[in-house]
Amino acid sequence: MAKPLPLLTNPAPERRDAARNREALMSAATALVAEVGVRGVTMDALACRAGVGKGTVFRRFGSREGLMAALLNHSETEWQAAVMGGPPPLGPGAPPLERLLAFGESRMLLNLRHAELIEAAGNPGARSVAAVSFTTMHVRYLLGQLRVEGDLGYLATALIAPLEIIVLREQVEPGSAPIDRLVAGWSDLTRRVVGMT
Amino acid sequence: MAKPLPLLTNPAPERRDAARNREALMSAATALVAEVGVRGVTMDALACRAGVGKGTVFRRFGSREGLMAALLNHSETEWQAAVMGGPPPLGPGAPPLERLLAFGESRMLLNLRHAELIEAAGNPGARSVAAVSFTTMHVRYLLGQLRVEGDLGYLATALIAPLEIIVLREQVEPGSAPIDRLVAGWSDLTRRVVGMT
DNA sequence: GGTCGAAACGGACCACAGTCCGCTTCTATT
DNA sequence: AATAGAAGCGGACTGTGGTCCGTTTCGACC
Repeated sequence: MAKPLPLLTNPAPERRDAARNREALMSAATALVAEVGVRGVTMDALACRAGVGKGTVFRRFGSREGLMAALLNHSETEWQAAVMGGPPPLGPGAPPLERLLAFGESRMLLNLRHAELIEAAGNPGARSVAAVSFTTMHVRYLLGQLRVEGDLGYLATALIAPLEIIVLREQVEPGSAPIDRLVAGWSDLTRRVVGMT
Repeated sequence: MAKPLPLLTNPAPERRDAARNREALMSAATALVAEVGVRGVTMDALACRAGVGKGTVFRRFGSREGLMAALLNHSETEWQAAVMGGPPPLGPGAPPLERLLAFGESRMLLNLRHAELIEAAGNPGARSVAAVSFTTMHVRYLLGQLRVEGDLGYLATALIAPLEIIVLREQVEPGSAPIDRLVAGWSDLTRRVVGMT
C-alpha cells in the first residue's frame, strides 16, 4: 500500500535516453527516405545514421513495416485534422454531399502521394487500425447525414475501397494520367450509392 | 531460306530438362504449401525438395512472389472457366443481374479462400495482368448488358474493389463471421449502382 | 556422329530483416 | 548517496531472399 495509486503513475513515462533515440530515429528515417527513397532505406543504415544499435531500431518499431507505419502516421494525422476541423468543403461547414465528394478526392490524392510508403507499411500493424477505421467512420457519418438507408458500414467500406492504392495503381499506371476521370468516376459512384443527383 | 518458317517453329519449344524441372517444382511447391503453409515455404526448401539448384527456382519464377503467382494462376484459371462457360447463374444463361450477383459472391469467397496466397503473391507480377483485367472486363460486360450508363470501366473497378482481400480482411477479422452480411451488402451496393431492384 | 552456340543449371556468395543476450543507464526506494 | 531492479541498449549472429558466373546439357546444323 506504500505505492502511489497505479492510475497516477502513468502507463509509461518514457526514459530520457529512449526519448532522445526516438527523435533521432524519426528524423534520420525522414532524411533517409528523402535521400534514397522508401525502397532504399535499410534498417542497418537507419540505425547507423541515427547513431544507435540495430536492436534499438527494432525495439522501437518492431519491424520494417512498423517503421513505415510510424512515418505514415505523421501525415495521416495531419490529414485527419484537416477533415475534422479544417476549412470546408473537406472540413465541417459544407453540405454533406459536398463534404463527401471532397473527402473522396482528397483521400485519393493522399493515397497516390504516399503510395510507396503505404505499400512498404504492409497490411497489418498500426496503420489499419487508425487510418481505416477513421475513414470508414467518417464516411458512415456523412452517409447518415444524407439519410441514406441500408448497411451504412458496408456502404462506407465499399466507397472507400476504390480509393485504396492497390486499386488506384491499376487505373493510373497504364493509362497515363486520367486522374480527373477517377475523380469524376468516384463522384458518379457516390451519387448512385447515395441515391440522387 | 533453308529454315522452316518462323511461324512453324513455335516461340519457345522448351527444353526437356527445363520441362521436367518445371513440373517437379510445381508439384513440390504444392506439396510444401500443403505441409507447412504458404508462409513456411522457403525458396531453399523448394529447390531442395524438387532436387534442383536455387538458381533454377529463380530462373523459373523470378522471385518468391512470382512463385506464389504461379500457384495462384492455376486455380484462377479454373475459376475463369467456370465464369465463362460453367453452369448459370455464374456462367452464361442467367439474366445479367443474377450473373453479376453470383459473380460477386463467388469472387468474394474465392479471394477469402486464397487470402494467404494472394498476399504472398504481392501486387506486381503476372497476377494483376491476368486476374484483374479479366474480372473488370467481365463486370463491365454485364453492366453493359444491364444498359447501365456512365463510365463502365470505372464502375466495374469500383464494384470489384470491395471484393479484394485487402478490403475483406478488415471486415471479416474483427466481427467473426458475417459473410452473409458481406454478400448482402455487396448485393445492395450493386443494385444501387445498376440503378434499380 | 561430331561440333557449335545457346539455353539451362546449380551452388557459392551477398544483402538485409529480424533475434538474442550480456552490458549500460535510468529511476525508485531507503 | 547508495543500491537494487527494471528498462533500454547495441552489435554479433542467424535465416532467407536474391544474384552471379562457371559448368553442363540440349538441339540444330554440318
